[in-house]
Amino acid sequence: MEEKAAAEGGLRERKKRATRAALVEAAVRLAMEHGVEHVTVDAIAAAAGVSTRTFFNYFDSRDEVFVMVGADSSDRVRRAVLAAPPELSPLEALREAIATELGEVEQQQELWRLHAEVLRKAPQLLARRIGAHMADELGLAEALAERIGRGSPLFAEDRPAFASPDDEVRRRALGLYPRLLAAVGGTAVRVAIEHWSVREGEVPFADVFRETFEHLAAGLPLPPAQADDGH
Amino acid sequence: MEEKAAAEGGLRERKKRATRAALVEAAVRLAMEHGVEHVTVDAIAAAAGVSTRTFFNYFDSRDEVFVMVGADSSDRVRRAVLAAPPELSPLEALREAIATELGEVEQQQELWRLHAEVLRKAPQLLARRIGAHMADELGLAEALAERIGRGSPLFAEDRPAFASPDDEVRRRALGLYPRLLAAVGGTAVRVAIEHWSVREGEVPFADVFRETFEHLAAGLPLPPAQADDGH
DNA sequence: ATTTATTTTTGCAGGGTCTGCATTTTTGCG
DNA sequence: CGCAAAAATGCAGACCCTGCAAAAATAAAT
Repeated sequence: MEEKAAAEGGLRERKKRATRAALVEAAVRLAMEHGVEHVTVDAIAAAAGVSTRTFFNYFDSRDEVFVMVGADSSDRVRRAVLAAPPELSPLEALREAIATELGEVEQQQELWRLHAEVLRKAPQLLARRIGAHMADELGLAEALAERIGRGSPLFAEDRPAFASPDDEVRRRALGLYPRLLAAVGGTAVRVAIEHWSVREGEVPFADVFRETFEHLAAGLPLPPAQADDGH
Repeated sequence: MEEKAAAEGGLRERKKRATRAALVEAAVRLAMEHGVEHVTVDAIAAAAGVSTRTFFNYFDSRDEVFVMVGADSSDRVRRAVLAAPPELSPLEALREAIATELGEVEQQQELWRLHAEVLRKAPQLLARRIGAHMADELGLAEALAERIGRGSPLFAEDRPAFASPDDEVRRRALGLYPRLLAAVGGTAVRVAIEHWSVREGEVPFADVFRETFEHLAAGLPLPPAQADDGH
């Protein structure tokens, strides 16, 4: 009875999505204007046309509004990992899944660039963003474990994508390899984005992304000298 | 004229160190007793015998007191990277540097285990801890770049280990590879600690650590099935 | 169309975090 | 001892965040 996939749903769902988006947009815009530190929840809520209290109905904390771009990406990545062609290695499957998702996101490139800008100037928020990623990490690790057919025997079949036991139990059921893969994958994406973001547009993001995963797949050897730093 | 290395310094320095340590210890103890969320700054300060205001003279935020264990580790790791035998690959050098530092820390195993316990139950703080690590990441990446003799041409020789330009400039001067290596290294340590921490003492940490870096050096291939999850 | 039930928004009280500033206490030293 | 620098403290104030209950909006049923 719930279809939160696309832009479907009753008026209620639509308004909630709109309010959420309005809050995020107001937050980012105000942050670009006055600096992240000087943006109060009151200001964000006012700019979005809701009460301060309502803000906290949508976000658990002030910072969260700045890191909630692409919050549903992790689900799609997880699914893509499970759906990837079986002949791919785990790392390749992860790379393809993330690449696909990033391709989807490219359409909102403006928003992402703005966000990258904001986050780069606020290491504290970047930390929080990593925190958000880490929640994903656990689910991603489970998906990877499920894909390689071992390491998560408890929930291999009957897991309904929800109703999972607490994190404690889930973590214990995972092997080192899936967790490492998930964590390193997330880190690689972060580094790729940061590196690309810091040289604004000098090189297509896809190139940076590919190079990053090549490093990983090669075992992070010292790469041959190349024209890395431009002219 | 400053020797902050060992237990030197005048009475002032010693008292400051003592107060700092008292705050950390009080915080961790209270966290183990009542749960991190229920520990207020007031309680920590009271337990340490100082005023609430003084707490904020020592830590920028409440959370920081929980993540400030081993704050000086990053410096030592950086130095160790630069001092590592030149025949080691960058990844090996990083592994050795971290392993050495972790060995140093093993003496405080009690405190670390307590901390790991506290942090494991507070993902939010773990995120903050990663944030603290990420400040290190930049410095570590610079050290790695310097070690491989390129990628940080601006500060290869004249950098006095302080007085660096703002992060913006420092980031631009770095290649993708050193940054990736630093970030992945930090992530690997985190995963190793978490994995080891979640199976309390079932296996020595050194083994988990070594296995983690073997995965990385091999390019994260699907490892052959092994007795990973025990019987 | 009106009523009813559910969801969402909102105001408000209250506790906790954190900062700036002025004051007091402590420390270092001649 | 007496003086200057550093640290600790109290206090006011802004902001963050959470229950709780009332009010408004929406969905569903009659």
